[in-house]
Amino acid sequence: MDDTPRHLNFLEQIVEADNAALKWGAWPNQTPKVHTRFPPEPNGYLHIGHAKSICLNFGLAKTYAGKFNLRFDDTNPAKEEQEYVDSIIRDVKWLGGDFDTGPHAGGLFYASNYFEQMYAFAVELVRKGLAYVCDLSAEEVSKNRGDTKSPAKSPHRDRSAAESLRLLDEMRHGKHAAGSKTLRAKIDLASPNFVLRDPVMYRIIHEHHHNTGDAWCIYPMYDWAHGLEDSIEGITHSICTLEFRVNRPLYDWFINAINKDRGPGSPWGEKIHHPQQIEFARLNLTYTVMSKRFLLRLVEEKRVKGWDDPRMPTIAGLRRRGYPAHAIRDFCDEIGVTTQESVIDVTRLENAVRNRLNATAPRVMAVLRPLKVTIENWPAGTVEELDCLNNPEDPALGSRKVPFSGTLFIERDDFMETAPKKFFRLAIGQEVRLRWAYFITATSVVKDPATGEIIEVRATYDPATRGGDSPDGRKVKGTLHWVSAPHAVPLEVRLFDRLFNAEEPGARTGDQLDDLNPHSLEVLTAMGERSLSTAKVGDTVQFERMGYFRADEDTTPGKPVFNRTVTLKDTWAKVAAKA
RNA sequence: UGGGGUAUGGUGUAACGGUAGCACGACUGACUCUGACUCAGUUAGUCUAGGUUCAAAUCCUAGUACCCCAACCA
Repeated sequence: MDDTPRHLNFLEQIVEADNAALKWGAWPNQTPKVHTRFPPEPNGYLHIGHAKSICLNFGLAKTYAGKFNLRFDDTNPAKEEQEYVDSIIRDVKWLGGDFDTGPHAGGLFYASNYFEQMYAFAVELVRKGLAYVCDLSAEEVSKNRGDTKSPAKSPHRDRSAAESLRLLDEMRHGKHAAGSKTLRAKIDLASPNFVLRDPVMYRIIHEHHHNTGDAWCIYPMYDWAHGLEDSIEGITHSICTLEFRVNRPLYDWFINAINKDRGPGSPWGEKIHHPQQIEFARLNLTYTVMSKRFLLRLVEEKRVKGWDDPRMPTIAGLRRRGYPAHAIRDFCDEIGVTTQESVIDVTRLENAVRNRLNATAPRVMAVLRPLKVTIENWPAGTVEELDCLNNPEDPALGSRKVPFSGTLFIERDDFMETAPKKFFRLAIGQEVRLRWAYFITATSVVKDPATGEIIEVRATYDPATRGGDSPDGRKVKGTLHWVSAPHAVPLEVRLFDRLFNAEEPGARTGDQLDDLNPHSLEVLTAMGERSLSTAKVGDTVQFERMGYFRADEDTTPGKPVFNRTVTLKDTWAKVAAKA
């Protein structure tokens, strides 16, 4: 029995209160209605910040037996593209935001499919005297915006409804140049909240739209469109980020304006649904830039290899790097949701990835920076097939045969001629275990006469320790991973460091690019165990002691390419750094 | 400066006038055929100053700090 009180976040508290009051009515099966949505603009790829929103919105639908929509807020053809639509659908599905399958599927929608309805609402507002066509240019509007002391000026706001209607019709039918006219809401030119100083509802944009083609040349602004989209879809809780707090009065004003004089028997029709906008704090991560605009810049200036570069904080990038969707969901659960801005340490994300992968990833051996080891007393020409567990965390996953011979590779970092205190790895005279194999003791080294670099270690093995245990109960402090040289599979391995050197990129100079880490990518040729020769794109494994890796899309038959998803925690690195 | 927000250990998050709790990190130690995992323990917090109250993170007053708005972006 679990009697620990479950802490509801503030959104869940709101939903539960609403449900208790049946504020939004009920589904046909009597459960209180909860209907959320994720409303991206298709002007870039989704990133980890969007994942928080997706988890939040889908999570609410899931825990309260509601529905979840994916809706493209595609109201600006100048910035939006079909490629982004496609990528967003892929990413949302991958994250588990089941908008079109399963019990919480609300559906896939496009704001642009509501343009005709929105236009009708706009005409209604003009007729009601609540909107008018304005001839001011963007620059003039800005100049006439007023300030904290003085109200805005808008010379055309008293234009007759009939004239506005005529002009609006002309705007719609392409009679006017881009930017020459707008439709504005007649609200309050003196409002201390500038958002309410007669905001623009429609602007003229003569551009091709990815969904509506050339059907329209006027496009609705966010504030005008968004509440209508939510209303049309029957959204109950319209969840957005904190910066929209000041827009909320406008969100409500537009819906109330439409509902003015509506009701039973009204010529305008019935009242439309009025969802509730709720704001939460967006995700910020250390060492990470989340703005779509900046990520686009990284792509366009080729600072990274694309939106799905494994160093990018995009969902596509994280997926390619090897972050499991489940780990991203775990992370979103762990960080919670509030109305206070915060910056989450990226290591939290990395830890969620480690936790998930530790439980699921098969173990294999690969040597990233090979150092040759010759076993002096190994019977020449002999090869043994040794049993290695695929995942000691889960013995049910079985074992595999790994070849062992007299010539091996070990990690360069796993050998020192003379071991300092606490160095439990291989050194002259020091015995270690080769994982699943034998105990070996280093006897001497071979150095490059020119550079002095160690190019080979010579060692002896104890035949009695086959499998990795000594019958006399002898203990060793260290266990090393290894690969038999004649059987080794060359691997291209891509190691990633953070994309930015600064915890808050751009804080010093104002330009995030100034904190770009020039060494964020390191490519190595590693040596993998035989089983890696058949690696397939998407395979996720742990290279024992070296971290979690995923076979990249660039993998071709016989030429595996692995991305390091994340390292293992490395206590030794800390100890060594201190010394 | 006008308007709108937010302040709890290093980080994140609970408390809804009644014992400041949890998670992550860090640090100790145990265990270990991955210096991983796991386990045990330690660490450290209510922005400031007043006030109300038997009792304040919570209510009141005055400050302070930070964020958002003043695009025909969303």
